[in-house]
Amino acid sequence: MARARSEERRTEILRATLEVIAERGYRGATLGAVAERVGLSQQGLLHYYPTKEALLVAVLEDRDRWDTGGGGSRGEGPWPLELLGSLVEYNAMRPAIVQTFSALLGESVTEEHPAREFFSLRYSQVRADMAASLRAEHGEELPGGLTPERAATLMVAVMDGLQYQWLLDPGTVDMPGSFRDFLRLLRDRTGPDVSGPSPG
Amino acid sequence: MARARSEERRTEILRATLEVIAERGYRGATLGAVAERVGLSQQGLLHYYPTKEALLVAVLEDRDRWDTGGGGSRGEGPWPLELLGSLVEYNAMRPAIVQTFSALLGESVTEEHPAREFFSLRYSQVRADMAASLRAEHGEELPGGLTPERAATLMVAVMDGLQYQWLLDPGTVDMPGSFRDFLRLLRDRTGPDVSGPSPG
DNA sequence: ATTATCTATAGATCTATAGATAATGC
DNA sequence: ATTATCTATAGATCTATAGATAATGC
Repeated sequence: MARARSEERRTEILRATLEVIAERGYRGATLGAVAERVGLSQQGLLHYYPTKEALLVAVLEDRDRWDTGGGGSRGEGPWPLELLGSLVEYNAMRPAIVQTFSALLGESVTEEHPAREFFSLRYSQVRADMAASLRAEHGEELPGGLTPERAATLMVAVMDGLQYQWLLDPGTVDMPGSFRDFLRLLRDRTGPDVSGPSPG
Repeated sequence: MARARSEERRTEILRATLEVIAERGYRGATLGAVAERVGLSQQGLLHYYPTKEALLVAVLEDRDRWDTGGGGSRGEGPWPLELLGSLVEYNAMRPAIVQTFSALLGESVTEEHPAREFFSLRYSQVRADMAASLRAEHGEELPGGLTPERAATLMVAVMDGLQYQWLLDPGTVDMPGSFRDFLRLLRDRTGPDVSGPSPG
């Protein structure tokens, strides 16, 4: 049971870390703030994760385990695009998680940031997964003459970019609706739908 | 001439601040690092901008003055989309600037960040500008049945999202090429270009 | 007078180490 | 023995204030 309780503690700690990073980013996060949230002293926290960076790494690994990054790589074939739309919808209900990752992504482009390699690797993977999804449903040629790979880069960009706009202005930006707009753009081969106004 | 030299100093300081933020983000930036770059003591720097936050605000205001954010609002009508493509190309030659703004955008979604309102306002403006550009060139209906406003949200998302992917992996991600892919997607009304392989 | 800089320094934090104490599990 | 926590604290930073000194512009 000691082991079990220790695992619980670690889970609590990672959840608290996620929250604090959402609020302050990694550089702005302090061990003290995380410790306070789980009812430990700052030094007590360091018993579980010996450095601040170890804590971040643990958060990222943990996420990687649950969150496949919106892509496939589960050995079950590519995700259906429709499911990606649902994933974005789901994310819209978890602003704290989205905020954590958006804050980390932003920081990660700065020098010597401990999450940089994580994101760099993850994006290669996610682009490949998205390309597989697009290929499975649209074949080799997409509107605009795009290949699945090129469309995948755009799709990832849309997902990330929408998150920032949505976090900054949740009342104005409809993140899941916008993402579905993009999927429609990739599906469309006929130009605008000109179904007239429905009278009645 | 004193006034002139003072202006020069301020310009130098803002440039140095931009660099330091690119490297460390705002929270990670220190007055000492900025001061060192312009050959002043940290306290000497505070003579020009009395607090760290004032320095950030000055950087943002300065950017706002030169960079219209890729949009119009210059009283000269909307930007042609083709010119936006060129802007992205230009940005690809200024990784430091892109990195500064990407780092700030990421941080800005965290609590009490002094750039948050700036970005929030700026994005409303940029979306409106983009919508005007799209409307001018494509009219009311775009592929997928999108309105110019909905397409504008996607366009902004693509620009931001591509910046992160490009900063993390400049050798793999062709930012300007990808952005032009997106423009093609918005232009396309006919499905994929199926010009066969050119033999020879 | 005003502007430009500097040195000294107060006051706050922050991370991480050292070492003690209590509880748990063989 | 190992695990879980705590107190004390070293050592680094960081921002911002106070106050001095020198140079510049009426």
